[in-house]
Parts: sequence; C-alpha cells; structure tokens
Amino acid sequence: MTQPPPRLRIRVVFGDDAMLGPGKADLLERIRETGSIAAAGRSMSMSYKRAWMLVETMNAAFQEPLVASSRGGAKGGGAYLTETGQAVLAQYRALESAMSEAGSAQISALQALLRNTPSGK
Amino acid sequence: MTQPPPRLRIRVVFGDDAMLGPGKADLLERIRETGSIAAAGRSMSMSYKRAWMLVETMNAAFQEPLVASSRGGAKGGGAYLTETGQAVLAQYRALESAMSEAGSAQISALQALLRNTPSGK
DNA sequence: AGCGGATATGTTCCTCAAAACATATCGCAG
DNA sequence: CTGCGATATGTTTTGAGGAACATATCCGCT
Repeated sequence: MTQPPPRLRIRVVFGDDAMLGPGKADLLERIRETGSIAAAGRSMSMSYKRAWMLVETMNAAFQEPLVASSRGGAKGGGAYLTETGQAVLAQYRALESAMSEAGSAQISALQALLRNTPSGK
Repeated sequence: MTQPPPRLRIRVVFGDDAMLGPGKADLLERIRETGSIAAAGRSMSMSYKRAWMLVETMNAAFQEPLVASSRGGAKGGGAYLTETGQAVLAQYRALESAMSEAGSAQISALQALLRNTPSGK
C-alpha cells in the first residue's frame, strides 16, 4: 500500500512580518475565480473577516495592492486581482512547482524512512 | 538599502499528523551537537517538555527512532542521533538547499514586487 | 426611495496549544 | 547510600488567534 504522497508547504518569509504561504496563495486564486473576497472565503470555509484581513495584509506588504475591490453596485460589489496580484500568484505557483521538482529525490528518501502506518484509523 | 533576503520555510507533510519542518530539524541538529535533549532545547530557548515531545513525535513517525536517550549515569543521561536520525537530518538539509537554489528566480521576482519598507522600526 | 448583496471594520467570546510549574525516576560517582 | 544532572511525564495556568456576532457603508436596480 503506497500511502498518500508527502505534500510540501512552502512559505516565503520577507522581513519581520510579511510572509506568503499556501493559505494566501489559495485565497488569491479563489478571488480570481470568484470575483469576490466573500465568496473566496466561503469556498475555503474561512470567515469573511479573516479573508479580508489576509487581503489587507498582502496589499500592505507589496508596492501595489494585489487585490482591488469595489463596494455597492449592481451585485453589491466585488474584487479582482490586479496585475501585481496575478504576477505574485503566478510566481508563487512557479516557485512551488520548481521546488517540488528539485526536492523530489530527498522527499522520496525521507518517505522511505517513514513508518508506513501513518494513522490507525 | 537592500533589505534582508527572504527566507524559506519548508515543511514536508506526511499523511495526516506527521510532518517535518525547520523546528524539528534544528532540534535534531542541536541534539547532535550537545548530546542532550535538555541542552538542545535550552540553546533554542525551548522548554525541555516541548523538546521532548517533538522528539517523541519524530521517533513515533519513523520506522526507527531518530533520537536515542539514556537516563542516569555519570552526567545524568544524554541523547544522540541514531543512524536514521542522521540520515533524516541530512536529507532535510539537502532538501532545503536544493529547493532554495531551484526557487531563487521566483524569490527574486517576488522580492522585486515587495514594498521596500518592511518595518517602521 | 429603498432593497440587495458585497465590501469594510469593530467587539466579544471561546478554544486549544504552548508555557509554566511540579514531580518522578534513573544510575554512576564519590 | 546519597547527591547530581539529565530523561520522563503529569497537572495547571496562561495567552494568542480564530470564530462568532454585530454594524456600517456603498451604489446600481427596480
């Protein structure tokens, strides 16, 4: 029985407070798909508040905001990724991909040493 | 002013509960250096309890324990890395190194989009 | 003019993980 | 046979972060 392949969680830590990890990347992706911060949050069972705070943090960390949003209007409002936002998301995905490939040998080596009963469920 | 280079935090997630990240890797390294779980924990200002729990978790996750320990004796006791422990640590460091190199281009691209005032201190 | 749906933001409550504290045990040295 | 230094493990306390709840605001449509 081959257990589920190990997954990589990569976080880039800039300076002291700003960082980018899987959570924010996924949120960006879902905002692009849904066109809404609230819908993006719901789709990953995250409270709107939390989603909004993550967006605010990201917008503050980069030179230009990653997410632009508008209130009111026909459908109440909405949000979309800016050019910078799309670029950041693309770079992060590329980073994940490149790193995953580069580390596959070590990952396999580690997995070979693992106990093959990860859970007694 | 070139701000401090971004740092990578890489975590390998096996299955549901077992995972290996920078904290455990550093702990292993310090256990090897100090020959003691307690001293290793102190050197990274971690309580003995926490250090010991991490060791227990790792020992349980792999086929063979990574850290062997003994109580009592001339100096009260001690701990050292097993063959497996050394192998796991080496693989993790190699993983960090390979991934860091593989992702340098994307890291640079992300850094270029960053606001260059990471903190107002 | 008012409704609807989404952004924006504050406040309170709750949970769980980490810290702190407290022992117990072990085994050689002297 | 006692004391030391480290491992081993349980109990209590604390604190930070998230969840939940509550509004406020915006603006096109009908």
